[in-house]
Amino acid sequence: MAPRSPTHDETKQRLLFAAGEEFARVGFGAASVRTIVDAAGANVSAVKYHYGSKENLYLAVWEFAAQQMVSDEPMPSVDDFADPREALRSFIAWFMRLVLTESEEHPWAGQLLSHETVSPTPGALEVFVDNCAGPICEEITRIVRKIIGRPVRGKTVDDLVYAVVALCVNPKHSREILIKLGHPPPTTRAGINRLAGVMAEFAISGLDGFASREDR
Amino acid sequence: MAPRSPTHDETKQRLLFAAGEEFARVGFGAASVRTIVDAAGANVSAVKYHYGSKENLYLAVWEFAAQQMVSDEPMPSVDDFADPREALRSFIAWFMRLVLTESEEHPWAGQLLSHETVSPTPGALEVFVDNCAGPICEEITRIVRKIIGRPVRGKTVDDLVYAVVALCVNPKHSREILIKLGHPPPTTRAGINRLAGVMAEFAISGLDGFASREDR
DNA sequence: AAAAGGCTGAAACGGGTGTTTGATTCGCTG
DNA sequence: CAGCGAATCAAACACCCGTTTCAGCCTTTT
Repeated sequence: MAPRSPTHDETKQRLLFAAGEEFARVGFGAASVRTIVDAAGANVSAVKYHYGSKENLYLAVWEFAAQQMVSDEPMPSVDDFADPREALRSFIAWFMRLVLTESEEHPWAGQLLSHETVSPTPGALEVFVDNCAGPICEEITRIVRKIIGRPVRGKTVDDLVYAVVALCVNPKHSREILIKLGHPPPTTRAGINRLAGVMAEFAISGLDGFASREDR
Repeated sequence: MAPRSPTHDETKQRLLFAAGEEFARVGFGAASVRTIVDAAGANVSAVKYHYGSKENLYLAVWEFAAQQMVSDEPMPSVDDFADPREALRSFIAWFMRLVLTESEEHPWAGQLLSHETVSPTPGALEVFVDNCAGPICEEITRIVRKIIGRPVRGKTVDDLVYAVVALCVNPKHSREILIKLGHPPPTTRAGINRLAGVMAEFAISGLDGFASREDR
C-alpha cells in the first residue's frame, strides 16, 4: 500500500538522525533506545517497527554514515600527488578532520569510528573494517611504501602504518584525559589543520628516518 | 574486635583481585558487581561491607594497581641516561610493556589506564591523571625537550609529547580493530620490545626532524 | 555460659535496559 | 462508505544493574 501521506517515513528518518547523534556521542552500548526515540519525538516501538532492533538501527546508522563520509569529503589518494610526502600531509589532515571535527552537519562517521575502535560491536565491526579502517590503512600503506622507497622487513611497514593512524586518532580517543591535562584537542577546522600539520611533519621525518636507516 | 580467624579479610582481598581483573578486562562501566563477587566466591553484599560501593572498590583497585605499577618496574628517568634518545627508547619500551603486557602477574594498571583514557570515570580520573598520566607526560616532555634541544613554539612541544603517547597506547586502544586487520598487537615481552623499538626509532627521527627544522 | 560483634548469606528494592504486545488512529483504496 | 493496512501509542514483559536489608553463623570477649 502507498504511504499514507507525503510525510511518510518521516519518523524513520528522524529516528536515524537522532540515533546517529546519540550513537556518535556515547557509543552503541551506552546509548539508550528511549533517549533516541525521545529525541526523535517517536515511540519506543518505532525502532522495532522501522528497523527491527537497536542493533539493526545501529547498522543503518553506520551504513548512512559511511556513504555520507565518502560523499562529503572524499579520501585523498596517493596517485593524486607527485610527492608522497605531500600526499601524507593531505591524508593526515583529511583523516584528522574526519575524526576530530565536531559540528552539526559533520558526518558521524568519525565519532562512530572512535567508539567502534575502542569497544567494537560484533556485527558492526566487519562493516566498519571493510568500509573504513581497511581502505584507510591500505591508502596509508601505499603512501608509507612510497616515502620509504625501499623494501622493509616484514611487519615493520605495518607498524609504521599504524603509527600514522595512532597519531591521527589518539587525540580523539584520549580526549577526556587531554582536557584534564590542559591540552584539549582541537575541534575546529583551523585548529585541526594546525595539529595535523605538526603530526604530518613528525610522521614524515619518522618515515624518512626509516628510509635512510639500514635494517638490523 | 579482633579478626575472627587468621584468614580474616581473605574475602576482601579476593574481592580486590577479582575486581582488578574484571575492571581491567572490560572497564568500570561494563563490569558487573555480580560477576566480580562470583569470581571471588563471595556474596553481593560483601562489596558493600568491605568497600562500601562499586565505585569505592574501583578506587581501591586503582590505588593497588598504581602502587603495584611503581614497585614492579619503576618508570625510567631521563636523568639516568647520557643520551636523551636512549632515554626515549627505554621509556617507550617501559610504557608499552606497561600498557600491552597481558599475563597473570602483570599489574592491571596498563589495562585500567587504557579504559580510563577512553571513558573516564569521574571519580577515578583525577587519581589517574595525578598518579599516572601526569607524571608520564611530564617525563616525556623532559625527554622531548632534550632531544629537540631548542625552544619550540607554544603548543607544538605538547603536540609532540602526545604524539609519542599515541604511539605507545594506540596498539592497546585499537586492539580489536588491529586483530581484524590481521595485525594483532603483541602481548609478550619480546614482541612488545620489538614493536617499541620500531616506535622509538620512528619517534626519534620525527623529533630530530623538528630539531633541524625552522618554525614557520 | 552468655553477650557482642565481625562477617556472610539469600532475598528483595527501585530503577534501568531492549523488546513485545495489542489496541487505536488515520489515510488510502476498492 | 466500508474496509484494509500502514503507523503510532501506552503499557507491560523479562531481565539486568547497584544497592540494601536483615536474619543467622561463628569467633572472640566478658
